[in-house]
Amino acid sequence: MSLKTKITQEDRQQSWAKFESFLKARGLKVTGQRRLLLQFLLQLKHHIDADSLHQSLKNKDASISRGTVYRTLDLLVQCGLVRKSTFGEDHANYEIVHHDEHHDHLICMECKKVIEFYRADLEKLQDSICQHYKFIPMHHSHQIFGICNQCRSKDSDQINLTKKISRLNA
Amino acid sequence: MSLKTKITQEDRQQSWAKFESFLKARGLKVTGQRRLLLQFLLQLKHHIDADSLHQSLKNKDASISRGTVYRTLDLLVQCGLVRKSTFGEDHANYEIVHHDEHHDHLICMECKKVIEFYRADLEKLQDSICQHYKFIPMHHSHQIFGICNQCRSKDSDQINLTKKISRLNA
DNA sequence: ATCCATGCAAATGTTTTGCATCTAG
DNA sequence: CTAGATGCAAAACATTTGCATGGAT
Repeated sequence: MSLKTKITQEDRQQSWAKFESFLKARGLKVTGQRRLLLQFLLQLKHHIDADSLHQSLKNKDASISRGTVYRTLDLLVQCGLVRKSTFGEDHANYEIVHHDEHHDHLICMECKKVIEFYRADLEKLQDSICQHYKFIPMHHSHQIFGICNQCRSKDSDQINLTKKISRLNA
Repeated sequence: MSLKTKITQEDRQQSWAKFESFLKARGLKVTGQRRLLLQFLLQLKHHIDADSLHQSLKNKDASISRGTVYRTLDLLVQCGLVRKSTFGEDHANYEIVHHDEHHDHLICMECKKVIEFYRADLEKLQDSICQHYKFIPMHHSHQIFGICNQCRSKDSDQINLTKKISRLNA
């Protein structure tokens, strides 16, 4: 569901190089697990939570621990390669930040699907709001919760949908 | 820091009436603690986390438990009187929704201050995005993280600020 | 009287941390 | 070699839940 449909080999190399510099600059070490985790995220098209990521990585390196996954994700977030967000749930989700492109989310309250979108005019508007408050923006999180097209269509019984929406509203 | 600077007595009565109807409609009971909690939130100007709320309420009713605070907040959110949000932290914050007015947040990464803002054009833009995806929006969460004016001013040493920003960026 | 509300403590689920051991530089 | 990385299990934290008791209707 990524907006950038094609993630090239160069992208991966560039990201890895950035992480490597980041680590070296702080006297941290370049390890196989750090490489493994970043490579996995780079080929992943969607966001993922820490536990699923841990499970997936165990298939490739049975010994990797939850602690290492969390510690590495934290480094990647600090490095700016990964974005951490919460979709109104009790756990965080992680996803690769491609270049400096940013996208926001429409989250279906019914099927939990996440639709990504990007609108330059929205970004501009945000900048103008920040200027007004003399606020220096670093990053943002914009999530719209509602009902997606498919879930609405599935609900052929319009009365049920109306009920559902009024239940959700209050 | 609320946009609505004046919360009238009528507002409070209206909110309480709404909660009362909500409870009665579901066969739930109108209790002193539920009233206490809502009244406390209504007079509060800022958002608050569950634990601080619990501490504050204990001053008024020593017996109130954490569980009751969470259970009541949950009811208020369902009722539409309270909004629950997470400012990139590990715990949720709660605040009264005044009428159907909505506001978004600028969050200072330095002093943790939260500035509220409302822009009709931004809301309109969101609606048009939803239309494009045939998505029915119910509510949204929009947070911009950065450095507030005061923290920037405090940092009279511009070199430090530059360092800080580049550190935050990656 | 009935059924819901509440306090309490235990359980849950996620994320963090201390420590002994292992490994990259 | 030496500082940092890792696995493991325990700890920390916010939040939820089960159950016996208390309270609203």
